[in-house]
Amino acid sequence: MQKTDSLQKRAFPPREIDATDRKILGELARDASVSFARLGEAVGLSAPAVHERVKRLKAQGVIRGTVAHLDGARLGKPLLAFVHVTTKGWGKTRALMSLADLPEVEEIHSATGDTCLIIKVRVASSLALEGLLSRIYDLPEVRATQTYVALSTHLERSPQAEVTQALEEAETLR
Amino acid sequence: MQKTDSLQKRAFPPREIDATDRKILGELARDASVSFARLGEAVGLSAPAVHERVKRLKAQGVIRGTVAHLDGARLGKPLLAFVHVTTKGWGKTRALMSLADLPEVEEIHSATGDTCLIIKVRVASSLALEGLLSRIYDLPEVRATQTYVALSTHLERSPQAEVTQALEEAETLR
DNA sequence: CGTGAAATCGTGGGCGC
DNA sequence: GCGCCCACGATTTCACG
Repeated sequence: MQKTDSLQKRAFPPREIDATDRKILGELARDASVSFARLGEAVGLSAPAVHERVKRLKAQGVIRGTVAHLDGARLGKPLLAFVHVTTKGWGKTRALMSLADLPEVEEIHSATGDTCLIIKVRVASSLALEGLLSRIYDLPEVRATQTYVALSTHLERSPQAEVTQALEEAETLR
Repeated sequence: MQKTDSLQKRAFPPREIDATDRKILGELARDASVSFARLGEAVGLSAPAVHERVKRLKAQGVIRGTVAHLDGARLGKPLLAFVHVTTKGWGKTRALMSLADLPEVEEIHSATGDTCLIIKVRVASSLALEGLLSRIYDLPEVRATQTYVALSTHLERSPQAEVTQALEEAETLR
């Protein structure tokens, strides 16, 4: 890790994400409204020091932004569903991507398996879900869809900073 | 809706979420790091006024919290997958819910369809994914799983405040 | 990375509509 | 009831050692 040359000569040096960074990220992923002072004493640093790290992590793109986590049900969208879309040919067309313009659509992933696209949607009612599905079906490249309605949500959070090391090990004895 | 009596006599009155609230929520869902002053001029209100509304929305639970949105790939977890779990009997057992302790697990939903549980996971490698699946299979109530690996993500955001009214209407002519 | 200072912001009370 | 003005305390954020 001595060679800081070559690529990645952006505004910030190619510094590694160390344990302190991960602790900071862990806190911010759960609650980004803490002050830098409190964050500092949580990780054993002064406020300006954490501030500089956070600024660097933002510039590096590790922190993509800080957002308010809203409650879909209380906003009038109590129905959460995952829609699997099977397309003709390769499904990554502009028309399908334009579904992102709808505020009901929260995620769009290209996926393996017999489905090409996985879309996470949150809507006001089963009627609204039907309306959304009809829009999807209107697209010419859509061959079929399969919808899984979430009956209850037990966990829903943003990406966590921690990694479970044990998952990478000792898979040989199954 | 004149009757403000009975239950819901919490610290905050059962005020409706009006258009201004939705504008505020829309801003905060995209970027919660704006100052109240800027938020105020975005929605045509003074800083203390927005502050009070935000306080109310938090107390009502509409704003569940403000969190940092981290980039999974840059954190060493480039592999996103959805695992559908079919269980014996009703799958909502304590053992399955304890998967929430793993930082790799981001969402757990009970779902309709031929699957009982939908789990969203983000892991470091295919080996780690295998390790996670093996943990799931170790649970006695698990009958089968089906995994969809996300090849690329085109959209991933938190619940939005806006609602598309058109989705609720005129579904009769299909 | 810590210290100190300056600018900005959050936040409660009081008034007016 | 609801929002604006004002003021104080806390926080962010900069320059320096």
